[in-house]
Amino acid sequence: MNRQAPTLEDVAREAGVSRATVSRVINGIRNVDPDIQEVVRRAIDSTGYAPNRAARSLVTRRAETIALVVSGAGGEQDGAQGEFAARVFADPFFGRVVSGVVGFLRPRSMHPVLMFAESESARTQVVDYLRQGSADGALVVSTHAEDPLPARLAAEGLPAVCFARPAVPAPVSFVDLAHRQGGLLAAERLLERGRRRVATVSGPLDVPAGQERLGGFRDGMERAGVPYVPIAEGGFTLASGVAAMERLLAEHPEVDGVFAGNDLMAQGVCQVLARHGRRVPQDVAVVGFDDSSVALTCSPPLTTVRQPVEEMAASMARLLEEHIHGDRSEPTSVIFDPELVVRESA
Amino acid sequence: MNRQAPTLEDVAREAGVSRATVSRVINGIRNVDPDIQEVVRRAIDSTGYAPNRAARSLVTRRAETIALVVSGAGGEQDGAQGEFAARVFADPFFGRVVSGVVGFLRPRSMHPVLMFAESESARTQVVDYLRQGSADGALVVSTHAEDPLPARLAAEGLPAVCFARPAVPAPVSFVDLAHRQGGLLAAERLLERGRRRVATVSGPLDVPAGQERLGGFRDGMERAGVPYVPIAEGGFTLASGVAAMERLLAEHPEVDGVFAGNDLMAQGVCQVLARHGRRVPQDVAVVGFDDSSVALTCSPPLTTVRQPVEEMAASMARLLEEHIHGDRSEPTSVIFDPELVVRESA
DNA sequence: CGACGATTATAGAGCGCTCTCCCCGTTGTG
DNA sequence: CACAACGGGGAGAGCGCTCTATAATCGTCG
Repeated sequence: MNRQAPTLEDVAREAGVSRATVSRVINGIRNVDPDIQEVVRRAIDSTGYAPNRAARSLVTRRAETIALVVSGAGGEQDGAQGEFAARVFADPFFGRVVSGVVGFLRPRSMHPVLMFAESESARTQVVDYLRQGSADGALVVSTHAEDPLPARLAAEGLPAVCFARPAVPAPVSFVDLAHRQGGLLAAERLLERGRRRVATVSGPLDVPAGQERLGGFRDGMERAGVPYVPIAEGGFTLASGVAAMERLLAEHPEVDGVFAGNDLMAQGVCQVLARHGRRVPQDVAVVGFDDSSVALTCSPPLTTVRQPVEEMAASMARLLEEHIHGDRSEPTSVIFDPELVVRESA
Repeated sequence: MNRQAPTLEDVAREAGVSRATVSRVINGIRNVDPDIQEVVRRAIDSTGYAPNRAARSLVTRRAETIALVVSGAGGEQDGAQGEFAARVFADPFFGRVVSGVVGFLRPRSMHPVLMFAESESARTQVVDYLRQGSADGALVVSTHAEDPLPARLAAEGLPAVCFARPAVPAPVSFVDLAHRQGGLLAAERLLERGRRRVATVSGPLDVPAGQERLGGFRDGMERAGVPYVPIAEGGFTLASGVAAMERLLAEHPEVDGVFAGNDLMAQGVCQVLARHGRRVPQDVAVVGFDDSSVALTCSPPLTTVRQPVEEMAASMARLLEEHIHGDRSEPTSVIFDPELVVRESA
């Protein structure tokens, strides 16, 4: 914006019509004589006009922007967000969320504003950002349970859609997976492969997804007559998967099947098994969860429970758009079904 | 924004002062009587006022937003961006870029708008976005050489800063690494460990970073009297690293040291070596490049050439800010030095 | 042939904010 | 004691756009 950018007024003068007419041509509203449309369009090209977003937003009261918020409990230290962002992106999960969201937004010429909300001040920034009208709504992905952000947004009456049911109850729309059913699929697969001495590296048990995947898995095992499943709790990270598997293996060396709460931990499980000379899947079968990119790069490639993250993310964006446009006022939930993807690890 | 949000006018009435005074208090401009400041501040709290971004932008002619653009040659098919975004985030590099950018922006209450520009229409969207004043400038990270975006932005006079020198010459600021020097460090390390039958899995040779890392490595080897280094070209991905190493090993089974163009490929190299029963680093020493998160999760942990991506990204953001505020008008380049990080693989 | 819808263009009033003038009162100075 | 200088506040003109009310134009029918 070095030299003055052309305005509607300039285009109107060039085309010999009024501002309003040019506006109508641009927004494709109401009847405008085709000849005049053509003249206006030519004037737009010749002036190199680009509508000013701020001016438009001011009157339409819409930013045409949404915030994509990664929320959770980080160090609660401000400034530590660098580490938080890095941790977030280490999980291929977020790339898939972004991919799904962008896939939905882009055909609408919209682009997400990326925000991290791991501390109280960061959460305040998010709320303020929305209250200022900088974005019309928020897509919230929480990394930890007890995230207060969804409730805060709901209290402010700001449009928001969460990935996964918020642990802190709030009248907010969300998109989620039938985690129990996913755990069940994992159990069935291991049973099918004849495994009975199974163990699990669960996700964090204070996170619903962690709990329910475990619950579903346990149910499946119990139904098949396996009453007890050793559990080592992990934190959905590679390192925590490694640590958990080490513990598990030390206490239960006879294990012949492992269900990991996500693929990242499953990768850790495989590494530990390899280090201890156990072959996967011959000695120990491993089932992961998510069907993320690591499921493919892991050796061996993981048999895993697929979570259609991209579609779920796109669904969040659609839901948010409906809330923003007022097509939908009541909070809504959309639950997706998991699917077993068989590869080599089980 | 369900019920009408309070405006400056409302706050002014509440505080019994003029709009201008409230504005001054909020923006901390000029001296305002401390008593009045206090009254105004109380009025802001009691009304729950939040300044409207669009209105402010309209007059200041600044969006207080920047675009973070991941640009490159994707399928050139629109709609294939889902795959592009996923591929982008599969590389831990981008997480680090985001982390660095956000680290700089957040203390300034700014947040990046995430955009992908892998097709012609997507690039047009980016240019239009900036021309509309939706963002004040762009941070561009190109995944492929010959990216036309930097030149387009420069031609439009839009503020932009690139990660790495644009392959298509353009008067644009950029931040880069002394790649040759990095390649040299890798060579020195392998020589130090007594390796002479070395080979390299290079990055794509049409990308300056790939070329120069290789060039520096070759120089280092030549200087030490090693005249020939077998090369297998990769594409900076895990899979390409695996394929390249397979080729290399088939033709040069006697290899005792490998320099990989980045950590992701180094991981592939390690996997192939393990599969072929070669121990790292005893039989074959491996040096990676980047010091990304995979350098730590790889087994064994990688000795690698560190690229300070976070600092580089923060530096891009700072440069862009200077361009936007007019503190700096000439394109500028900032080159960072690489650093050897010794772990277990070499 | 005048009147009356129907259609299409224009005029102009804001949207909420910043910022340049301008004014007023107090203090300092010759 | 008159006047300049200065600190601190208000009035009001836009920023560029959308959109409603209004005017102009045309065809058509009583």
